[in-house]
Amino acid sequence: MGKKIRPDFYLEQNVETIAKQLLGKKLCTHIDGVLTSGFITECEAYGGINDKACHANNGRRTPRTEVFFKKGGIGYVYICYGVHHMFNIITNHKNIGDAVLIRSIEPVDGVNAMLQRRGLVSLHPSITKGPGNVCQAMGITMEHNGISLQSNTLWIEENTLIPLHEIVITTRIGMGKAAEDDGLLLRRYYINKNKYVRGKLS
DNA sequence: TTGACGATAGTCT
DNA sequence: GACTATCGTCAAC
Repeated sequence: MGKKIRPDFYLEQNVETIAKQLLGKKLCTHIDGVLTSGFITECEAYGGINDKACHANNGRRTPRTEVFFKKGGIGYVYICYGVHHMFNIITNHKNIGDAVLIRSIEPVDGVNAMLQRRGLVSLHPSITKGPGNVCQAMGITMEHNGISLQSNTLWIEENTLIPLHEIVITTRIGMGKAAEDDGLLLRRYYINKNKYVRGKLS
C-alpha cells in the first residue's frame, strides 16, 4: 500500500495544475472487501465558473451539484445517460465548483475483480478505458458521492510524477451541444502512448 | 480502422 | 418533454 495524497493537494486553486499532477497517481477503492486500484492515465479539468460544460457553471446549483461546491478532496459521482457512472474529484476551496473527471486508468490491483464487475473474461484495455468503464471496474456508484478521499473506501495514492513531455493536452470530447465554445478548451490530459486512453489502439 | 447511432433513466425547464 | 461529462455494436471503407 502506498501513501494517500495529503488533503491540501486538492485545495490547489488551479484545477488544470491538479489535473496534470493527478496523471500517474494511483486511484484505489476498497469495496465489498475487494481492493482494486489503477494508475490514472486520462482525465479532464472542469472549472466551475468560466466553463459552460461544467454542471456547476453559472452558479447552476441544484441538489445534484451540491457536492460540487464543497471543499476539495472529496469524490463526486454522477450518472450519465441513465446508465454510466462518472467519477470526479472535487478541487479548490468551498463554493468554487472545480473538479477533475477521471476518464481512464491502467489496472494494477484486483484485476480479477474488475473483470468480474465488467463481465469480461480476458484482460482488454477497454476494461478501464472511458469514465463509465472506470467506475464499473472500480465498483464506484452513487453511494460514494461526496465521500472523502481520506477514507479507507476510496482514495488516491502518491506516485512518481509524470514528466510534462509525456503529457498530451487536447480538447475535451463527448460533450454535444452543451460544450459549444467551451468544449473546445484544452482541458483533457492523458499520458502519451498509453494503451488505456480513449482513441486508437483497441 | 473509422464513423454513425440507439439504449436508457435521472435531472432540469 | 428535452437534455445528457457514454458505451457497444454495426456498417462502410
